[in-house]
Amino acid sequence: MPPSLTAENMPVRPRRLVIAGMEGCTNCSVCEVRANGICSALRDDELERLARAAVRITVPPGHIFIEEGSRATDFFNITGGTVKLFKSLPDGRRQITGFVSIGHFLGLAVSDRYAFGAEAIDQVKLCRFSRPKLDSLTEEFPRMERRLLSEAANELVAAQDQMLLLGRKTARERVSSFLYGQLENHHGDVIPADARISFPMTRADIADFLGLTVETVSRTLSGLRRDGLVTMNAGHTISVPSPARLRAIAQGEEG
Amino acid sequence: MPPSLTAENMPVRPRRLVIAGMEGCTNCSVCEVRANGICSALRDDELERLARAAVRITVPPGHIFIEEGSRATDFFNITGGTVKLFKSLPDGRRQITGFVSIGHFLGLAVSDRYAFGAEAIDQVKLCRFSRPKLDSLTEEFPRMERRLLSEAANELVAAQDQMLLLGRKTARERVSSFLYGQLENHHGDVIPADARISFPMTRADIADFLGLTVETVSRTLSGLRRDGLVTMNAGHTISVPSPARLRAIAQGEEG
DNA sequence: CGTGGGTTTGAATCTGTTCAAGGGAGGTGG
DNA sequence: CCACCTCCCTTGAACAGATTCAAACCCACG
Repeated sequence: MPPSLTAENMPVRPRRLVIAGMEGCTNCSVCEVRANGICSALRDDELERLARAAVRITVPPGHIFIEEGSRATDFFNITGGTVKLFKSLPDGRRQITGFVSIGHFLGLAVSDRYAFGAEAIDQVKLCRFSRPKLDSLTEEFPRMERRLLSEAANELVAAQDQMLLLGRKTARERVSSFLYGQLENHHGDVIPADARISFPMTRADIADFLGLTVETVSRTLSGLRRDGLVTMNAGHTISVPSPARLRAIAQGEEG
Repeated sequence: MPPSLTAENMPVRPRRLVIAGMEGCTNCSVCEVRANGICSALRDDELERLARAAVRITVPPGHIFIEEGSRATDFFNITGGTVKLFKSLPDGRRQITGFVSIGHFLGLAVSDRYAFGAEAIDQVKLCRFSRPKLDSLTEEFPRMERRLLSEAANELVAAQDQMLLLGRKTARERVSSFLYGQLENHHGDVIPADARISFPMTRADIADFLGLTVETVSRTLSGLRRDGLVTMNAGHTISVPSPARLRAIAQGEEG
């Protein structure tokens, strides 16, 4: 029942970590994520201290910048692009546990090793902190710790939703959930009729996120299109005439 | 592919919240979970303040003490028994997102409503805090906040493991993972050969946790027994001759 | 001793996977 | 500019693992 090795999810274990474009510290107070990252918990003067602890890096598409099981030396804050987080089995089966983008904090680890991998989907920019440095920062700024806790709580809720999806939803419900989730990311809670989504991930990524195969994702999308629930445009762009109907399917309220 | 309505997971939406045995505050410093709950983050004198904020309650088996989607007014710390956390779909399909027991903290919510339900499996004892009270406590004791963060990080790791299980593992791997997880709970990281597990949950609970049906769980357990990987004793007790082999299967290292 | 919840087992069915093949977009080099 | 290659996506047909439906079993309990 679970998909095994296909061309897509072979244990490619690709190109190793390449940190390109190390730009050194920039000024955090003009940072793109000033408003929504962990940094939003800090005042301007505190930010200055933060800046000294941070290193900005750029990661090209397809490159893994956190290797599953490697030493958890750093924390990251995403300032641009989209990252996929994943876990794998020895034979190459892979589960994407989440897609994260701007403002997202990354690197919570329970042991001294990362329990997951992280790969850039498109061009990704991030802010890196060493673990000891972040520790001393949270020591100093309890508000930051509070911010981290609320971020963790958010992720936990998302993880529980995803467990429901993976354990109990049909292919159609899964794909609808994914699409609706993308809608929520772009627009907020209020999604206009005939909204458009544009996402950078491939069918294979979506499949690994939804616990399906590429073929099933493709077929299911075709089905949704046949039923007039989505229309597909060029380049990973999809229109949703009636987000409400899509949500109903995603939540298992209709066949 | 996902199981739909069977006798087991019908939308029973059963007996409402009953808080039995309200015992009032006891002394936290002699509490059973003093060593492993959130309280472990506090000194004795701080505990005293905590005690005044806490109410101890007892919940009988089968009773839901957190209703999915209800107002998130309280936090709980489990001091005895086992609780199942779950999420449901409107037609009654259910996913158990975790089994939690002594020392576990419960009630992190991102909005003002619980995103999950909680039901007592056996006789459960817990310590209840009102949200505003806990907020003022964390304000006062940053170490407690840190403790909460580390607990959340732990849960996040567990959730990611579970996503891998639900999305990509076979029935045999899932059941083995569950059993091995139970072994880890009872013994620590070092599991003796021929270890025994005794758990309170039914096959239906296990099925809802693993994203399977009762029948598949039962059949799979029989298969493991046939292969000499487990032997079953009376009353939800199972022996595991070779935990290492079980782990290998759980991690997808063999057929 | 009958009743009911939980568990096991069997047979048929079905959803999603596997295997196979073709189409289309983008990039490279002749 | 076009041939060619690669990667991604789509579609079809056969297959398989898990579900569904059905029945029987076991055990605790009144």
